[in-house]
Amino acid sequence: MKEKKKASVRVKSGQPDARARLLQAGMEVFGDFGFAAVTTRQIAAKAEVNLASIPYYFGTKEQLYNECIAEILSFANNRFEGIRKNIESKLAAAELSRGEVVALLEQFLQTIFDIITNKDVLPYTALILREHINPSPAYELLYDRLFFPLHSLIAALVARLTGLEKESEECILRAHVLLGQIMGFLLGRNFLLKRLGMEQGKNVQLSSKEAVYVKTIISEYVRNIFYGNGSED
Amino acid sequence: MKEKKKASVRVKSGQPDARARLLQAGMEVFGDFGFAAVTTRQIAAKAEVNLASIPYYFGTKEQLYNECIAEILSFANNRFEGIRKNIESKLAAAELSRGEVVALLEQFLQTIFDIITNKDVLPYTALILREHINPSPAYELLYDRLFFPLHSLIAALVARLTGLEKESEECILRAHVLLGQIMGFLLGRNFLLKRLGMEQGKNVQLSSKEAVYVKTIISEYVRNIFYGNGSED
DNA sequence: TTGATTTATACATACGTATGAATTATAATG
DNA sequence: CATTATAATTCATACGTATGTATAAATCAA
Repeated sequence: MKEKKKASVRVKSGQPDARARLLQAGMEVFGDFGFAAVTTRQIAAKAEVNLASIPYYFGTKEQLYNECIAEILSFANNRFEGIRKNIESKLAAAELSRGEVVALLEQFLQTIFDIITNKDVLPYTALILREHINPSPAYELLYDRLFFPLHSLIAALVARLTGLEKESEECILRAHVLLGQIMGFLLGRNFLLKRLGMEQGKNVQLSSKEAVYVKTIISEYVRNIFYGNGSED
Repeated sequence: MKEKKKASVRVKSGQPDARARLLQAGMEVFGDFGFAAVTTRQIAAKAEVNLASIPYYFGTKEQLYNECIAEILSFANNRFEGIRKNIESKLAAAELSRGEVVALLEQFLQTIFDIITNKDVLPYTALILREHINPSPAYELLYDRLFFPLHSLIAALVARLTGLEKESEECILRAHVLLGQIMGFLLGRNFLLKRLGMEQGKNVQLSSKEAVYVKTIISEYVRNIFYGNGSED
């Protein structure tokens, strides 16, 4: 009856299947308008599936939302996995010079910048921004599996550079200020496009020239902050 | 008939009048849940006025929303007016040392931090964050009268410190990175409270000890970025 | 032919807004 | 100061539409 089964490896010819289409459409419109503002009919129309496919595959609108969050988590973890493991392993292996740790921090922040400003992650980031302002029950998951791990890895780098305890208040706050330098490009995306006189919209992103600017600026700032502006690495 | 008149200086005894109550309630729930997610019945209930007072005083839900934005702009401009005029006048008067400009920048960022992290501006900031993610027609107003003036004042200070053209791309991006250090405390408010093990909620804000930490960190970072960490002002 | 999926349609509820009567406050009059 | 007239505000209720979800028939693939 109501119970949706996962189907016996049935692959729709040509088009992605209804379930995946609903997930994709859901992420985009939930990000654009927020959970409550989105109607099930709107999602179904965007996914080009019948309205009843939502109860069929997901049960309720809320369960569809939760699946969207799970999808985002999986996507984000794929993107961040490489850099995170790289930094964690280097931190675990002893004996890094101050300059090496600073370089790791630079590299991490630059990578985060690249990931979050890529235009194909826009539907995901909008949802994530919304969860920050107005957390749903799914927020816990995002916190545990995405926000906390990234934030605490920055804190670990800051701890190495300052001698602070990794989970101390001051270390967390210092990490937060650093991460803010990047997150301003997530939250302030529309603003910045307007400020730079660029067309706004979902298929726009900073040009590669500007992206290089920003990453250079961030590296410079990080080096000055932790290394003194008298020395280059 | 439908035309609402502003009433001849009629003051309701005790309670603020219905119009002001609706504005206040509207700002809070629009901030909490977003325009579309909020129902007129919810606003009326929170304001403790009759549902029909919304069409009576504002016409439509959207016009009520626009008035809320106008209220926020007025509030924000009051709060920022002092520091902005102060900095503008000092910049206009010639001959500032590098240290003096850095000090102005520190002071400005610290003041913005104080304003946006004060818990009594929470209903306003939530709405502002939403407008960044999902701009309404009212966004133009916010941009022109609030976001742009603040951003461009930071850019002006950066221009003084770097020799860059005030409205050059690089100067704007440098200003944006600096402002991001602060905006992370707006967007990341819930996250940070959780990260620090604090109770989350609307009546919570960073303790004054933590606020002092952050402002110290920001000043230190700004000095290092622009001044070299070998010198104190 | 069997089970999975898609479809059209239906349902109860909640929405934004409208309406006109009831109530209150202000101003005018005696 | 009391009384009335008038405008401003509040109220309960109603209307058409849109919502999330349910249902059962129709269609499709194995």
